[in-house]
Amino acid sequence: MEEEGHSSGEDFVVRRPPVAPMMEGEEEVAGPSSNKRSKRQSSPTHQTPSVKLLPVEKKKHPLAPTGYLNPPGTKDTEKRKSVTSTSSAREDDDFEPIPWYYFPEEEGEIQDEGSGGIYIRTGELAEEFEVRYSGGASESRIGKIKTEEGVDLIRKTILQLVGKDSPSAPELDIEESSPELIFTQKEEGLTDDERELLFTKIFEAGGRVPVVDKPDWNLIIHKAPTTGIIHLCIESMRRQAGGDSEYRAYRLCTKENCYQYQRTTASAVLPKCLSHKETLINTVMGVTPYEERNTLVRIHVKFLNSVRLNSSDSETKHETKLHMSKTISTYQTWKDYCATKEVHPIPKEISMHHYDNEQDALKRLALESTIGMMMKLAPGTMPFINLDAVIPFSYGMEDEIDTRLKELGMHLKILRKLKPEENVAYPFPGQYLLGTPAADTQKPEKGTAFLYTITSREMWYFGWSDTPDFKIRLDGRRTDGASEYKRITEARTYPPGINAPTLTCSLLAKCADKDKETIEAKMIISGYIAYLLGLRNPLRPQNRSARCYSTNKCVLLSLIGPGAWSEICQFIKLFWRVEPMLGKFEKQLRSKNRVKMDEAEEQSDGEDESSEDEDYNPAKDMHNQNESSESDVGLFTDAESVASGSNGSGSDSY
DNA sequence: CTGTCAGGTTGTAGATAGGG
DNA sequence: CCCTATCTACAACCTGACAG
Repeated sequence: MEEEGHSSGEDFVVRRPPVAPMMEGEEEVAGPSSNKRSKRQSSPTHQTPSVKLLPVEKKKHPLAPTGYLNPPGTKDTEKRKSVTSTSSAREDDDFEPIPWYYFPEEEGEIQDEGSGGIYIRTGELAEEFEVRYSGGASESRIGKIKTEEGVDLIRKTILQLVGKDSPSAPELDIEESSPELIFTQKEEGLTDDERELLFTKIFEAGGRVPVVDKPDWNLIIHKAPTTGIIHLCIESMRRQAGGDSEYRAYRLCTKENCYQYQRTTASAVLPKCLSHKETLINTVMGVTPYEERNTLVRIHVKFLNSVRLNSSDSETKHETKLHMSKTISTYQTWKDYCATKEVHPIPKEISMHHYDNEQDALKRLALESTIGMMMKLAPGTMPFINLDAVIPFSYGMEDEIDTRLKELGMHLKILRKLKPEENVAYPFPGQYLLGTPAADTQKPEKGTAFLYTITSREMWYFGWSDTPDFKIRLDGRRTDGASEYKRITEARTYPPGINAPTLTCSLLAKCADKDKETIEAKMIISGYIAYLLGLRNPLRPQNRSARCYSTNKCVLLSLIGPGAWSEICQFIKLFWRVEPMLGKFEKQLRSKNRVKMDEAEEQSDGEDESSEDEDYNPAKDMHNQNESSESDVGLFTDAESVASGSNGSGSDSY
């Protein structure tokens, strides 16, 4: 039309429409075809309020090929854009989060004296130590096609229309029919001709066919008013506040044999549901409230999303941001944070990483979350609010962790090894039992919980229990890190003379019931820090254990409050006889030592500057329960005369 | 001006995993 | 096997923009 219409353009854009008070009641409005169902207040409970059906097409586009509604060459169009505070935040590419840097509370009295930093391991990370965390939407979950009632009924309606439902109809009617049953039979979906027939039938019916057994749902052929693209849609009722209703068109997924209607975009010529868009993307994002200007607030999300084939980067990015804000709004910690604010915070990305592989995304999530945990632990002076609920620990990325911490001014390292005569107080409420005679006489007691560790020649795991004995702790039914470790390592084949690692449960302490989770969390983090520092199993004789991994997979951040770091340091001193520290890492220092450090990083492979002893070589470890009795004896009677709870009998079941 | 569309929000049930 | 916390999916609700 008139191309000079630009004059009219922006003048009116600004005009705000008078928000229609829908509930006023006059909404009977005779829309295109809304004559029936108009009584609103008359019917008692679930009356059919005033509704309006959507306009439908009476015939398909004349140029559309058989089985399709739009002419060949119809292009997907941009969604219509609208500008809101959220959308402008989303598009603000210059956004910078509040910087955060580690300034120790107590001025660096300790000069760099640490003997060793994070121990960087080389080689493949063994399966039993891999990052694990089930949070976030994953392929395993999303891949499952929902057998939601409506989808089945849509399917049934369509198959009936094209006369294909006779063989499978009985099954479909059975409420309990298993999903596999429904979705495995005759999976080819409709052919072009059948689809053409479907369209014809719908047009013959006036463009609208009711969905079987689903009142107020219709199958319609509808043209998107903005883009003009014609789609097969499900018209379903949307109840509005005040008892009014409206019908809304959801595009049906155009993948053969799929009848889902959620997450399909109206601007696509062939809209697809989440699982049928061509490209699946695992995304990890760091997110912060856009408006916050004083305190760094951060949360991480991981989710699976999908985009159409050949989506542009900017399109993908846009979709991802939209999905992030939807996802994050359901996170409890984010909601709680929002509740403390007068204006509802807008989530804004700090970082965004895409992966085609879920495990890679998980590694990224773990790395970012773990760094966030260290920031929360650090007794620094800059405020920081960490909204992550669960921290999946990062394993196998020691180098990256070290670098990232240093970028933040944090240097995790070993300050010193304790002298044998040095006494360390147990930092948690309750009683430390390891190595004391009392450890052997503990009985279950109401209101009392016990803390324990499970160790092997290459790992440790911390947990709590209601009972002080561990006879069935490793009976294989559970899915925790220690049980998985046992399962995986025992299934492996070893060279002659080497056996699967022996697991030993040791009673550590007891406490009041209410304290068990917080103490456990701090012990778990201690174990993780000890792993980063490359410490060895202190319950085994010198040189009879590797630099151990921690096999706890996650920790709840809510259990960690101020002061946790010093308790954790204290516990590491007690259990490992090593004092860790979070030193200040100065940038100047870094550049001073730049060359040296770069070299070190380059060939860091397994060299660790400070360690006296050779690295543990599992192949040389003759320890195993079956043949050498001495080793276990040695374990329990080593220099520190460690008593090991009542576990003796617990571990003889291999 | 009016009603529709779609993005943004909110609330809830069910699934899952990790604890014992 | 049971219990609990958490997250997802779903569905409903709210609202701004804009097409007609």
